[in-house]
Amino acid sequence: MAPRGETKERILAKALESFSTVGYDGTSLDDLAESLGIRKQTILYHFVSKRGLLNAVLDESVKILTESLEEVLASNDPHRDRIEDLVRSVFRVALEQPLLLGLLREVSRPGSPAAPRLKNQMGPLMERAISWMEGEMEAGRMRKTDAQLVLLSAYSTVVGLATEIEILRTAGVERVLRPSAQRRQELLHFLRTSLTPAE
Amino acid sequence: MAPRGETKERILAKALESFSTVGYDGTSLDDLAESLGIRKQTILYHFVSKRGLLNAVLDESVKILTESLEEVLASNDPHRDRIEDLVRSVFRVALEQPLLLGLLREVSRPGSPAAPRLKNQMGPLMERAISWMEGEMEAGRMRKTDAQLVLLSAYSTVVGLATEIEILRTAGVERVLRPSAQRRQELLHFLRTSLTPAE
DNA sequence: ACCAAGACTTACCAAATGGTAGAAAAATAG
DNA sequence: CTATTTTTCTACCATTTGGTAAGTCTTGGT
Repeated sequence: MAPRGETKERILAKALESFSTVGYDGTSLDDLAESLGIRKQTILYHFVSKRGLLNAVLDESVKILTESLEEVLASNDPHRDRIEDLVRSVFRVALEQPLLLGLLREVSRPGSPAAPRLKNQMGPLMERAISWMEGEMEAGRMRKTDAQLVLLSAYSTVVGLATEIEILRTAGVERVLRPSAQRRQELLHFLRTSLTPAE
Repeated sequence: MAPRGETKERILAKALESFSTVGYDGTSLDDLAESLGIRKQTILYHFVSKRGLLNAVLDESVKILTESLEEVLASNDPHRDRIEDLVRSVFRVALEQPLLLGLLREVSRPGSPAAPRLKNQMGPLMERAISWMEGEMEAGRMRKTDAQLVLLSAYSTVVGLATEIEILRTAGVERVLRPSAQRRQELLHFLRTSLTPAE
């Protein structure tokens, strides 16, 4: 029927949607298959198990996020504000694909079956960001604080934003751009005040 | 056996724990009963259905939260900073009973079966807070912004904090007091800058 | 002592769940 | 066209799930 890996990607997309809204346990393979006009066993064929499907969806999502961050981290332009670029980059993803951060929210919950995997996936990126921040602190361009804490705080704010977007959308609110812009300002402000060296 | 409503409250406590960690769908009545040394039908006897149990847990949690907020909103002492009191109050709850906000996070997810109920429960409190803020705006003591948005933003920050506490605890991190204090400062700062009238 | 109401249990069930085994179809290679 | 591999489907299955029916046991009132 479908000659290329089209089916696999369709499954991934719908799975992301389902996982990030009704959650992992709330997602039934039968329902998922039915909504795709496909038999459940087709899903199992491509992803072996439900957990395998979750892992695949998670890997893909983390990859997209990672790429969008790596891109910014890699640039060495001293004229650009690296932090602002990072924040803008993440917010762009959050606006374009809120489901993606919805999945993160779902998966980062304590007790989630994929929590350890997420930790492994995000580990390298986190460490890289942390070591970069610590370098900046050493050089005196950044106030000395707990880098991991700042990261964690920023992370939860962004995920919170994404969740808000979801909620607002389901509540029928159309204008989500202004709130998100305001939220971004808030995050930027927090990062600035907590990162710039004390005068 | 247990003459007073002791069993009922034990069920509520364990249910709150389970719902706020593994989620509604991830909670099995059988497991819940077993962890209480009780038969599943005892739970059904007290709460009719699983949904009924969720509603009961939610009602109790919202009640606790509401009381702790009403207490602050009711006071009319002009010498006290109302906003700071509110923030402190919520953070105290978040620290003492993180599971409570964990439940909120679980339930406020789009697609949650109890989302509309939560909306109804929190509705009056929200409206009260909003009308108070709008009154302050009229009087010029507060910058004119979207009150609902500010509330939503603060809410998600607090819930984010509670989740962090949970995550940090499961990750074995012991010192959660310092991070939360820092987070509270951040929230306060945000509220101040976004609420004080423009100079 | 008796009875009614409350509290908790055993017995059971229909539906849904994730998963296995293997056939049928479709695509691809020779 | 045929052989092979990839993809999808039909047929089942064991377990778990929330829930019903009806019993037992306890407690308190009269």
